[in-house]
Amino acid sequence: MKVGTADTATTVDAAGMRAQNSSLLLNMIWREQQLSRAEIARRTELSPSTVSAIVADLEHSGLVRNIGAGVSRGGRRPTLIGFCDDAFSIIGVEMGATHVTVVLTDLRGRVRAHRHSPHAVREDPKGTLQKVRELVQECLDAERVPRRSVLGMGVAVPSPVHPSTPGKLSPLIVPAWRDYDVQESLKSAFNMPVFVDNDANLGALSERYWGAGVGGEDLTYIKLGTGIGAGFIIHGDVYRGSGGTAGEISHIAVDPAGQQCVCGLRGCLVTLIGTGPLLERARELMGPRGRRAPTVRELVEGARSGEAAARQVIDSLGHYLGIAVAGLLNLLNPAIVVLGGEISSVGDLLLDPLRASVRKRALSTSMAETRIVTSALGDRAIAVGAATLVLQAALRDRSLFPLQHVRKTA
Amino acid sequence: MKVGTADTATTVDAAGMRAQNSSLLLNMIWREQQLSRAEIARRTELSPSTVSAIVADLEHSGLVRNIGAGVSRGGRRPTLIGFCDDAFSIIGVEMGATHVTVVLTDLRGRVRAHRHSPHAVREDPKGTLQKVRELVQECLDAERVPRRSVLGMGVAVPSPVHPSTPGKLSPLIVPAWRDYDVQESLKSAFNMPVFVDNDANLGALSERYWGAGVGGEDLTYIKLGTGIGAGFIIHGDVYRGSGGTAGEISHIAVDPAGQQCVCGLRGCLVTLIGTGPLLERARELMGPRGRRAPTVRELVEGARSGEAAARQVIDSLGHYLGIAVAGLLNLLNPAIVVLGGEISSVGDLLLDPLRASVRKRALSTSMAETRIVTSALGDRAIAVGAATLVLQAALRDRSLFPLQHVRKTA
DNA sequence: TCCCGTTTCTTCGTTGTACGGACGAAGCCA
DNA sequence: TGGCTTCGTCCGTACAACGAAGAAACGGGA
Repeated sequence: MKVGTADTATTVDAAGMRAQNSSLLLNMIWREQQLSRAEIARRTELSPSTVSAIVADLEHSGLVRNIGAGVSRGGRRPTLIGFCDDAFSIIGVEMGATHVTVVLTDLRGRVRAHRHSPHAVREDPKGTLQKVRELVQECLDAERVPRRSVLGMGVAVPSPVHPSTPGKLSPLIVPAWRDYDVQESLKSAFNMPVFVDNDANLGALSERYWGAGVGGEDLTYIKLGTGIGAGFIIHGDVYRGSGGTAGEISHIAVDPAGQQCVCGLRGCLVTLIGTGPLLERARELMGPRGRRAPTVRELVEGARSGEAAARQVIDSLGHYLGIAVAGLLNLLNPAIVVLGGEISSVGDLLLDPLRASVRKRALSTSMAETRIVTSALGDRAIAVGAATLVLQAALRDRSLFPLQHVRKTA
Repeated sequence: MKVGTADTATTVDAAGMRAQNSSLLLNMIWREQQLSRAEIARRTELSPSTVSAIVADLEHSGLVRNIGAGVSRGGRRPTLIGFCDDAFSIIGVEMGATHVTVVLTDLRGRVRAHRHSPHAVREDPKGTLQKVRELVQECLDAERVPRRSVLGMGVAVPSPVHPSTPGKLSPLIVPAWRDYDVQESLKSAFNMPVFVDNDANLGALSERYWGAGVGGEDLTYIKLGTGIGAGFIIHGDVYRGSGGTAGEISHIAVDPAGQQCVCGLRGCLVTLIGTGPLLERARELMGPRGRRAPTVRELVEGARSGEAAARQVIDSLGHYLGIAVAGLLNLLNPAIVVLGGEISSVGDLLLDPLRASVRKRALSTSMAETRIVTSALGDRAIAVGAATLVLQAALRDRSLFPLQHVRKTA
C-alpha cells in the first residue's frame, strides 16, 4: 500500500494528493494527540488554508475534534485539534498454542473489553473458530459496539503466514488446519476486514506502537513460549520475508552436542529453551520436592524468591538465548531487542545472563548501540498487536475508515 | 527520500505531484527500455494527455527520446519512447582490502572505462584517496566525459558505514582511517554528489539490478573474501540496520570447538572460511608439492581440474558456510541467496556441499522457496554496485539529474 | 482603559496539474 | 477506396494547494 518508492509507486492525481496530505495530517494528529492548525501548518509546511480545509474534512468524518484553546504565543490563542481515540473500535484476536484471547480496543490500543479461554487450538480448528466467534461477539455486546463502528479484526496465529495466502496456516506446523482459512472464515462471519499475521510479528508490532520501541524504526521481538519466534520491525513495518517465514528461530542450532530434535537437528533452540524442556529441567533440578513439573508462573516466582534451581534454569535460558541473539545482532543490527512471553517477566534475572552471553559473542560495534529489554506489555500484548495491525493499515490509508454519518456539533 | 509511508511522508503540492508522476514514468521507461505513450497511459492509468506532457518534459531534459515507430495494434502505429542510457555517466569506486577499482558506467550499468590498482587500502588512507582521485580522473579523461554529465560517485568501502556519518569508516576495523572522511574528501575533489556504502551491501545492490535478483524485492548477498560480509536487499532497498552494521557475519561462531579468533570467540566464520585460513588449509593438504600457499585463482582451478585437496577445501567451505546460511534462512527467509567473491566462481563445486549443509539445518518451509546461486557478475560487481547506488537515488528523485541545456532535435 | 502588534484562522482569487472529450493523423482490413 | 481502430494532441474543466488580505482573538504597554 506504499506510495512513493519509485519502483512500485502509484500515480497521483488531485484526489490522490488530497488523500496523501490528509493521511499525513491524520497521522500527525494521532501521534501528537493535540495540535493546533497553525502548528500543523508550521510542521508540514502546508499552507494554513490547506490545513484548515483538511482538518474540516477530518472533523466531518469524526476522526478528530476541537478540544478547546491552547496557550497563546503572544496573539490569538490556538484552537487545539485532538484525535478521537474512540471514534472506532478494533478487534484483536490471539490464537495461541493452547488458548484464545480476544480484545476490543480503541484507536490508541486501550483495551475496552477482553475475553480469554483455554482451547486446544492446534488440534481443533473448527472449535477454535467457533470459540473466536463467540468471544468476539461477547466483547462487542459487552461494550454495545455497533458493527459499523468497528474498523476491522486482526488475528495472531501460531504459525508462519504466507503473504499470498494470509488465511492459511502452515500445514507443516499445524496440520489439522489444512482445510481451514482463518481469514475467509472470520470475514464472512463478521463482514469486516480481517488481517492475519504470525504471533511474534504482532508482538513486535505491539512493542513498536505501545512498548519499548515506540517511535523507533527497527526493532526485534522474541517470543519465548512453547516455540521460539522472532518478529522484525524494519523501517517501521513488519518484515515477513519472501515466504512469510522470517523469524522462525525455533530450530536454530545453538548446541551441536545437544539433544536430537524432531526436526532432525541437534541442539535446536526449542529443545533447550522451549517452555516444555525448561519446565522439565526445573522439575529435575528441584529434585525430591515433587514429581510434578512447575508451571511457568511458579518458575518465575521461584526465581524471584531466590530458589537456586529456578535461578539455574533461568541462567541457562539466558545463556542459550544469548547465542541466538548474538547471531541476530551481527546479522540484523536492530536498535532494540525486546523479549516477550510469560517467562520474560522475570526481568533482570533473565537479562543479566543473557546480556553476558551476548557480550561474549557479538561484535562490540553492533552491541554498543543495541538495547536488550523485557516486554512490559503483559499477557494481552499479542492480541493488542493484532488489533494494531488494523490500526496501522487504517492510519496509512484513510479510506479504510468507514464513513460515519455526520455528527452535529453543538 | 521515500514519500508515502504515512509515518515519515512529505507533503505533496502540485509540483510534488508532477515530480512523483514524472519519476514514475522515468522508472517505467528505464525498466522497459522502450514504450509508447499509449502503453504508458494504459499501465499507469494516467490520461494520455498527461503522459504526453510528462514525456515531453523528460525528452526536453535529455533522459528519453523518440526511437521510431512500433508495431500497430490495428490502428495508427505507436511512436516508441526509449531511455537514453548514455545521457549521463556514473563513477563507481571499490576500495577493497588490498586494491582499488574504479569504473565509469552509463545509466544501464554498462562499464565504459575501468581502472584497477593494488593498494594497501587499510593501512594507507592518504595514498588510497590519492589513488582513487587519479583513477577516477583517468576514467573521465579516457572517455572524454565532461564533469557536468556525471551524475555522481558511489564508493564501496571494506567497513560498516554508520548512517549518520557515511564518510567515516569503522575505527575498530580500519583504525588508520580514523581522521579521514571518504565522502567529504571525494566530494570536495570532484564537486559532485558522493554516496558511500559497505562493499557487501553494494554487491547485493548489484545483484538486484544486474544479476540473479533482477526485479526481486528481497535478496541476500554473501561476499566471500578476506572477511565474510552479507548484504541485504529488503523491499527493494539496501537494509543497513540501525547502526549500519547489519550483515557483519565474519564473527558468527559456527564451530564452538574451533580455533581462537582475534575477536575473542572460537570458531568464527572468518577463521574457518576467510581467504587466509582457506588458502593455508589448501597448502597443508597439497602437502609436499610446495610450501607456498596457492592463490584463490589457483585453488579454483585446482578444484575445477579435480584435485582432491582443492575439492576438499571447497567442500569444507560449503559445509561451514551452510551453517551460517541455514541460520540466515530461518531468520530472514530471503527469496534468493547470492554468493560473491572470487572463490564463488567455482560454481556448483561450492553450491553442492553448501546446499547439502543448508538442507540439513534449515526448516523445509523456508528452504523450499529459497534459491542459492553464485554470482555471475565478475570482479567488477562491487564497483558497478557502487555506481548503481547513485543510479538508484537518481531514479527515485529526478531532481538529482543535473539540468542539461536543451538539445535541438532535427 | 485603550491601542497596537501578534498570532490564529478563514475567505477569496490565482496557479498549476490531471482529466476528459473532441479531433486529426496514421494505420489495418476488407 | 471506405470503415474502423489506435495514437497522439488540443482545449476547456475540475480540483487542490497557494498566497494575500482580512477578521477574530489575545497580550502587553502606556
